[in-house]
Amino acid sequence: MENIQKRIRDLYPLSEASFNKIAGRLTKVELPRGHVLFQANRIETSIYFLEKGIARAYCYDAEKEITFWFGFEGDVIFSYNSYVNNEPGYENVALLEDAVLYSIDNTVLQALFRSDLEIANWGRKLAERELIRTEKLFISRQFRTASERYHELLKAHPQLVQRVQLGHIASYLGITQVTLSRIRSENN
Amino acid sequence: MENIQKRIRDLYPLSEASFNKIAGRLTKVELPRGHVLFQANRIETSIYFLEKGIARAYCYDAEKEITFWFGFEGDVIFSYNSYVNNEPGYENVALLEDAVLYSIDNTVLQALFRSDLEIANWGRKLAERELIRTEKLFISRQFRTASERYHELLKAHPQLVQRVQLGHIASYLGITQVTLSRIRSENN
DNA sequence: GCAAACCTTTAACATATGTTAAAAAAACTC
DNA sequence: GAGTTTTTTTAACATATGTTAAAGGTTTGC
Repeated sequence: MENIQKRIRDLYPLSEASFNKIAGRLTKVELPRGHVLFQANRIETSIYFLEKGIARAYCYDAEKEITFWFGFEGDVIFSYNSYVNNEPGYENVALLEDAVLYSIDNTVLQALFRSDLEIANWGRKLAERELIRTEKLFISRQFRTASERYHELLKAHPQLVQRVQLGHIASYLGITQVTLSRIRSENN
Repeated sequence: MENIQKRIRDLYPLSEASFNKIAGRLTKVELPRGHVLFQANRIETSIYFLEKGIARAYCYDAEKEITFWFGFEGDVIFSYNSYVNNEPGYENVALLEDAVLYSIDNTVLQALFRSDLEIANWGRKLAERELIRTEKLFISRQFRTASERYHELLKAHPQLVQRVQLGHIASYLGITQVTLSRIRSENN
């Protein structure tokens, strides 16, 4: 819990009172590997803070499944379209390891946004941080080859390859598993 | 001006008082085609609302220039990294047509965020809207072929091809101009 | 209105990545 | 721990996109 609390406060400075309005509504959840947190085409009503474990967001197009996000300890897990527009999301999110999470109800959080200036700014920062992260990813995608992106990913998350199967990593990189295998075998 | 005012209010409901705090700090700017609004590696201090014209965001990697955003009438133009983190941005933004814009100083806006609940939530919505847009773009990138993305773009912005040169559109789609030419010649 | 600069298309060839399938390796299961 | 399932690698071939270069088209500016 302390870890998550620190993460929450690091995002935007909150007074004790405002912080407690959020912290008081967090519920601890322990869920097993494989559990599906969010499903596509549903309006999701919770937001999760991931304390332990790895999560993966993916969606389908025809038969093809594509992973487009990995969540690690400290990350916030939400279905953007449910969270922002109260509309069904397009992503599935599943746990790749047994996980410890803290959840908060989206309705509760939205009410806090409307009533508390500090929390509204905290929510602003949350969206802004995700925005920067997503844009960086998008730009890296245009500039780098698959091989470069793989090595970037290895550097940023060295434990990823130990903990996540390569098929998921390949689809996250926008390549097939076969291509990833080739990349891995070439240099070292 | 009315157009931009409507856009601002559509994002998040603002009382007359809060709205005027923003509107009162907007400055009209008319700038010619080719004008560079933002430059990479600089901290940009303004945000622009585009009333008329088209803008393009691009960045460089080695020699390669890549367009990753087009802005149209009604869009907000900002350098995410300057706006959010007060750090140098990685993008250039230039006008592709003579343009009419309204600018507001980022420092002013940030102060309003910290002091006005409605404006803080307005800022939250601004970031959230961009986040959804960026994520959709990112996912479309993974699922669609270059040809599909070109036709999607044509459908979403039919005037784009008349108004923007194809080299920019090609780099926006993540392909070379030669490939775009091939795509354009094949179907019709 | 002509020349220069810029933009777009086309062609020929090179390369990276995809597809399919099979073999090898690793991870589960009872 | 032997057998089953899942994951990863390797191979052979197919395809989309990149690269370079040249030829047409447009636009711009004097």
